[in-house]
Amino acid sequence: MGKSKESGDTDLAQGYRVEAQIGHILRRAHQRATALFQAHIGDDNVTPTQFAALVKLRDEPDLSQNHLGRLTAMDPATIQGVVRRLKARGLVQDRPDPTDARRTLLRLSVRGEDMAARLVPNGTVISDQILAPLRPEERQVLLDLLKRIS
Amino acid sequence: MGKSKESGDTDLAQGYRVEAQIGHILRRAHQRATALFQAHIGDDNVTPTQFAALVKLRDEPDLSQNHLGRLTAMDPATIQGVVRRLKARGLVQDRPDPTDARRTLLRLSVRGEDMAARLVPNGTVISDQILAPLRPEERQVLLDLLKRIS
DNA sequence: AAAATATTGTTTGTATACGTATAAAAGCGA
DNA sequence: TCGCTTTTATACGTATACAAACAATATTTT
Repeated sequence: MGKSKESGDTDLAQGYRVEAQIGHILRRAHQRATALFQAHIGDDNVTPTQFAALVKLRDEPDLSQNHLGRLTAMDPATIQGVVRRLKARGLVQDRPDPTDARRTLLRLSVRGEDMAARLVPNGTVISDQILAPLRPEERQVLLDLLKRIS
Repeated sequence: MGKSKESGDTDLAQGYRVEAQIGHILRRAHQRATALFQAHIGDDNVTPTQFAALVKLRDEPDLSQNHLGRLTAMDPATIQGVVRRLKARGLVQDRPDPTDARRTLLRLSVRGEDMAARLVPNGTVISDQILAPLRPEERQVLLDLLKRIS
């Protein structure tokens, strides 16, 4: 009986510790990833989600807003805000879809193309920095496991 | 020349694909974790960060606000909002620190203790659900790798 | 084919989290 | 005392998700 009281951490270690939960650790890893992104992307006003939208539109022009959201894992309300800010900065252009009056087709402006071309190399560096604490084999294992719980 | 155009994905596969970047995958994994949390925590008004603060205060009463933030990985501005909402709902009480007039000491109210006791079992279930796609050995590997990049 | 119903695309409102920057108050060390 | 740090609060911009609303399209029913 006295035994469980003697060893400091024992009681807590047997209970629920927030720091050991996968949700909490995912949140911290995501925090570090976004901090590295902001520090090294090379443009103070581009966020991770905005960057994802830019790169995706570079690869696939003339996506509708919701379609772009699905491809970048953002729900309609979220992608709406991201696209609105990109349009406000002149990085994205929109025009009506001639075949569906509900849709707006999006593509990069020339400025958007330039921005994407300038920032993508930094994106590669950032991914390396996020994974820097791991060995190459471990990096691949982590990516695979994360994809499976996503 | 034609060769590189024939195989569909080839050009993109050699370039920068957002979906393959660790930052983007972390964001999606975190999204799924928070969705599972919200669906199964058992109280529509408790968020992951609020839950973390509740559990930490349950284990360590009389923390200052910033100290609680450091223990739960929230910066001063973020923990301030979390604590403000928990106080507004009567889950957390505060009193001046007798030894340092800058600080406010926080602890759970009786309602907060009840809430924590009621929700913690759900937290365990949620962690299991997040990791459900993985085998037990893989879960431990993922946790270890994530901690190292956090 | 026309009418009724269901789905999809987009916008808006609400609440929360997050980080930066700023400010005020209190503590602390030189 | 002066200067630096710490604690807390506030304002701002962005991301996130849900819900509600509306328009347009698609499907089903009669």
